[in-house]
Amino acid sequence: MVKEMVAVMGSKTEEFKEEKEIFLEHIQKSGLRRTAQRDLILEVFLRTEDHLSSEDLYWLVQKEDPNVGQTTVYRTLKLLTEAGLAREVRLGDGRTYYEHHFDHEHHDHMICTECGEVIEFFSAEIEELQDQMAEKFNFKPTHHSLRILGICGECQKLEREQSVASGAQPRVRVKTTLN
Amino acid sequence: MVKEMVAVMGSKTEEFKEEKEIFLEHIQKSGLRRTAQRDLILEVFLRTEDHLSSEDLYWLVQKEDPNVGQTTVYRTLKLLTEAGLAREVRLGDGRTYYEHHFDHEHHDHMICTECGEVIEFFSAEIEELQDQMAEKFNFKPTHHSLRILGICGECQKLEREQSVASGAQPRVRVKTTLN
DNA sequence: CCAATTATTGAAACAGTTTGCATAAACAAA
DNA sequence: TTTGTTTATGCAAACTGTTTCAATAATTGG
Ligand SMILES: [Mn+2]
Ligand SMILES: [Mn+2]
Ligand SMILES: [Zn+2]
Ligand SMILES: [Zn+2]
Repeated sequence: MVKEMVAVMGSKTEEFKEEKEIFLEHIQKSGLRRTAQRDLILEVFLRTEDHLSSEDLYWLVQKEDPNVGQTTVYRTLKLLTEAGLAREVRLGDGRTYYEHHFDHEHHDHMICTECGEVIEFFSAEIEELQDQMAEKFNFKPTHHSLRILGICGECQKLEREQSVASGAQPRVRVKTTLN
Repeated sequence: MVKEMVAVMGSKTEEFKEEKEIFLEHIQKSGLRRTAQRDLILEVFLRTEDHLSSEDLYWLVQKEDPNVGQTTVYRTLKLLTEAGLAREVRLGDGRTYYEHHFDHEHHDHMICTECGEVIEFFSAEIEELQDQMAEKFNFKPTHHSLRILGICGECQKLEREQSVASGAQPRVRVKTTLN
């Protein structure tokens, strides 16, 4: 019984071994300290394959340890970004989201302004053309951010149905004031 | 003398005739009213060919009429955007900039993270590829936002000089954490 | 001119994020 | 271990850009 628990916890700790090593290394290299809350936040982040706001992550972490504060989550997400484990993503609603960076290919996003769905895509051709453009202006690009806003397939379908039946009633509109 | 003044003021009012008509039309169509502050804000906006934050514009307007409030500038910029005269631009520092939209071609931006310089560019190929990408995902694009962050030619030059001479001292770094 | 409607204003509210500070936890030296 | 030094934490308060509120002012149409 105890053995099983140990086994479970063991597997839990095994799971993202590489990422955790990277984090530890970054922690040490920066003269910081390993703490329970940092470990937990990293753990929860790693097993959530999604675009998470600091608050999203905060609530997930809360469920497992109600003593972790918002500020710590903010601070830890910054650390994870520095360590190369997380990447900041702006989807256009004013908050900052984070996604996995380690072992994840670069990509850009399409965002549905009706339902908020996020589609990830990558185009080597676009990337190439961006570099060409930069070169033309003697500009040395470090990174970029490409967002395509519009209506996802699902929402297009619903739109069609609704416009036929009742007097077109728009659904929950996602706030995309844009950032 | 008076004639001259009238002439000057006349030319001033002639200057952006088309834009002003569009604005008036929008005002009327929306059941709003033409006011001195709206006229002034539009005027100042139109003669400033730049990426202006609401606050930037506020200060410019202040110089000509100290009785215009920030709030009015915010609201008027929103009106201008609705009317198709202005376009919102996020350069990545958390604030919203506005640029001329009427009679101005669509373009995207390169932003120097050293000095903040903004380079406008347009690539029909990139636009085309974006549409193809969207189509592939059955996504109906309405607009997009492409930013290339990096170092402008001028800053690259300075970097080179400095790294040769003194112990590389970075210049004013523009805050581009955000958005 | 009056009454009703609508706009403007500065101040206060707001959201997301950051900072200051007192306390707690890490960790290395003894 | 115990101790001492340094860092992390969580809370509250500060901050930034923007929006809302409530009172005042301006405009309109009778
Ligand atoms: Mn993503
Ligand atoms: Mn521009
Ligand atoms: Zn959708
Ligand atoms: Zn530069």
